[in-house]
Amino acid sequence: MTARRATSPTDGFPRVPKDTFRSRIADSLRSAILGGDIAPGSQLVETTLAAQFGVSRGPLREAIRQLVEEGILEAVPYTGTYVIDISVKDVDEIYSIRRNLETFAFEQLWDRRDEEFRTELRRRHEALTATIDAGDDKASILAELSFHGTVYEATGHSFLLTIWHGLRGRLQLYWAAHHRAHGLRGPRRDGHDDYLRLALGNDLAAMRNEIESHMRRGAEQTKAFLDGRERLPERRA
Amino acid sequence: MTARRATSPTDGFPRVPKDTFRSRIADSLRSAILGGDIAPGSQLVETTLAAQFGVSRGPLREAIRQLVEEGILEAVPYTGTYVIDISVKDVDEIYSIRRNLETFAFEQLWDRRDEEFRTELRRRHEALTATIDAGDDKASILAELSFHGTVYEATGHSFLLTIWHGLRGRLQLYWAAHHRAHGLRGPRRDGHDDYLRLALGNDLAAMRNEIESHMRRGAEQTKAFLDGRERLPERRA
DNA sequence: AGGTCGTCGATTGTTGACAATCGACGACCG
DNA sequence: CGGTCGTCGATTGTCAACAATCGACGACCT
Repeated sequence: MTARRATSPTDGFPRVPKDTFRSRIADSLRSAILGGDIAPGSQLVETTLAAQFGVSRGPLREAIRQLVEEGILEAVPYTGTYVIDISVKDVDEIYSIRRNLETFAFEQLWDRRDEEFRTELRRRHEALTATIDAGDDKASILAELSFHGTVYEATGHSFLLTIWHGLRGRLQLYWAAHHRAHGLRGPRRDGHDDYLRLALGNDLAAMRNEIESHMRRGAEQTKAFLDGRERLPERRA
Repeated sequence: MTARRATSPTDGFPRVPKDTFRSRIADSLRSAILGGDIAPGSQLVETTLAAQFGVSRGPLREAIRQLVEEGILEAVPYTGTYVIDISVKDVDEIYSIRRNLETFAFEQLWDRRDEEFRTELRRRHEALTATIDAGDDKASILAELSFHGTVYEATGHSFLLTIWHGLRGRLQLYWAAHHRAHGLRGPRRDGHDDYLRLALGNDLAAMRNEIESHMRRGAEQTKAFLDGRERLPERRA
C-alpha cells in the first residue's frame, strides 16, 4: 500500500492538475542543466532565476534543494549554488558502477524477459538509430539513455531504478558537455547492435562481456574528451 | 578543484560556524525518523514541526524536500508528507542490491587493502560487539552499519558511498521498526566473526560467498519480522 | 609599496502573512 | 433511509519583506 507515485505521468487515469510550482521549476531547471543550456560550474542566482520563472524565491529554493540532493547542483551556504563540474575521477566511478549495476539488472531480469521487454528494447533501439540518422545529437543522448534504461525498468526493481536515474543524470551532463565542446558527440550508428542482439539472446556470459566492453569504450571516450579539455582550458573548436 | 565538502565535519581545520537552520533541521529530523522516534506511515505537519524546532516553515520545508529526495519521506501535494512505510518487496530489493554493491566494493578494494583499513575494520567490529554486550540495541544498529560502511568508505568511490548512504537509511529504518516492535533486535554476538576474518584474509571467492549468505540471512530475518507485522495490522496509515 | 582592516554591494537565509487545495462532516433531497 | 452536494476546518503552497553572511574593493597605516 505504499504505491501511487505523484510524479508519474503515466499512471493511466487523468491525474491532470496535481502539479506545483516547485515540481515544474525542478523539471525545467533539471532539463536546462542536463540539456547543456547552463554550463557546468556556473552559479545560479536565486533572484534572477525566480524572475525568469516568474515565481518567488520560496518554491525556487525548494526546487534547488531537490536538485542538490539529486547531485547535479552544489550549494555553499550564504555563498551560492553551482552546477556541478565534471572530473575524470567521476567518469571512472560512474562507468565502473554502471557496469556493475547493468550486469546486475540483466542477471535479475534474464529468466523473466518476456515479449513485451524484447519489443520495447527493439523499439528504443530503432528510435536511437533514427535520431543518429537524423543527426539530432541532443535527442540521441536521450535515446541512448532511454535504450539502456529499458533493462532497469524491466527488472521492476524500484531501488535499482532510483540509482539508475542518478547515474543517468550524470551521464547526460557529461555527454551534454561533450556535445557542446565538440559540436558532435558522434555515437556510431551500429554502436548498440551487438548489445541488442545479445540482450535478446540466451548467452548471459556473452552479455556480461558485452556490457564490460561497452562500458570500457564509453569510459575511454568520455575520459579522452575530458583529458583534452583539462589540458587546454577554454578552447574553441 | 572540485573538492572541499562543506558538509564534512572532519576536514581538519575548525570550520566552526558553517551551519544553517535547514541542515540542522534535516539532521535532527532524519535521526528522529531513522532512530524510530517517529513511526513509519505517520504524517508530518509543518506548523507543528516548525514550532517544535522553533523556526518558521521556510527552512523546515526545505529540509523536508531534502529528506523526500533521500527517500525516507513521501510527499503528496496539498495533502501531507509522510514517513515512508516498509514492505517485503522493499526488503528484498534492498538486500539484493546491497549484496551486489558490497561485493563490488570488495572487488574494487581487495588488492588495495592496507593496514589502516584492517585496523579500522577491527576497531569497528570491536565497537559492534561492545554495544551488543552492553545490550544497547539502538547503538548496535548504528555500529553494525558503521562496520559495513568501512569497506564502502575505503574504496574511495564517492558515488558508491552515496548509494550506500541511501541503502543505510532504509536499513536503519527497518531495523528501528523491528526493534520497536520486538523490544530487542537480537543480533548474534558472533554474527560478523566470519565476515571479519574473511575480509582480512586473502580468499576473495570465500568473501563473496560470505556476503551472499550474510545478506540472505539478513533479508530472511527482516522479512520474517515484516510478515508477522503485516498479518497483525496494528494501526492505520 | 605592501599589507591590513573597515565598508559596502550582492547573495543567500529566515520570517510571517496570505492564497489554494484537500478531506470530512453534515445538511439537504430523492 | 441512502446518496449527493455544499461548507468548513486543516494543511500545504506561495509571496514579499527583512536579516545574516560573504567576498571584494578601497582607504589607511607602516
